[in-house]
Amino acid sequence: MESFGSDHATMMISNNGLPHQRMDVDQAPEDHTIVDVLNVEPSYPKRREDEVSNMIGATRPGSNHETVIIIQMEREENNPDDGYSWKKYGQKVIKGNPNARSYYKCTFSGCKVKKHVERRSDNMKSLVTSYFGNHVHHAPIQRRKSYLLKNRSSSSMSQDPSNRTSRLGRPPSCSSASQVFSPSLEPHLDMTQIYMTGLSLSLPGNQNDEPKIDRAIPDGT
DNA sequence: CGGATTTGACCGGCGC
DNA sequence: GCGCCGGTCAAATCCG
Repeated sequence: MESFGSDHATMMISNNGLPHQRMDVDQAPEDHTIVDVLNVEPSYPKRREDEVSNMIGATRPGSNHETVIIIQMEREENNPDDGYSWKKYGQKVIKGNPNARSYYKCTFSGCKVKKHVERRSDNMKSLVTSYFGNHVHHAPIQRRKSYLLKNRSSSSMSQDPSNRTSRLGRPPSCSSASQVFSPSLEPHLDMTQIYMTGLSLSLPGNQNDEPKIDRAIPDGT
């Protein structure tokens, strides 16, 4: 399995109503990484995913500082280990998408960051992860043993409706995106982790600092 | 036994 | 005003 950067991934970063821009990022891992800047509203982006296909989207609205990051990976293996620990609190089949969307909360005490993970209806291997809010902790919390548990389930989000018949017969279980990586990959800081790190820097008390994600955007272009 | 996941039910917002 | 849809909650169950 490869980490984020070596696979097909483009990212879209939006920031405070910046006009839609697209640019290449040198520091992106490997190659073919594109940063796309556009205006993403602070409110729940119910239609965001459609607009940012094949991209990573992020926004840091000025009003409530809610950050929204949308990441799509071409391959499920890309399911990013963002370094944070998430607790799944719900799953729902969204209209127009046969694949259920999973809802996660950051398990760090006091951290209200949420994450939505879903597969695209038009590309079952495309995994779309949306992050909402800012982490209240800088360093990603230690991954728990959970990732070990998750190793038993190779790919997450294999939410075939047929697989979800029995309530607790956990077939190809859906695991947290942060938990599908093998321990050997732990040290790897994939791009998502970088972004999340950037988010954590934009939390209260650090809001004066531009998140790293912003710094990744060259001026102009 | 503890932690994590699953899933049906409930609630609120939005559109018609 | 009604219906639809998305988001969240909470109880039950499983695995290490």
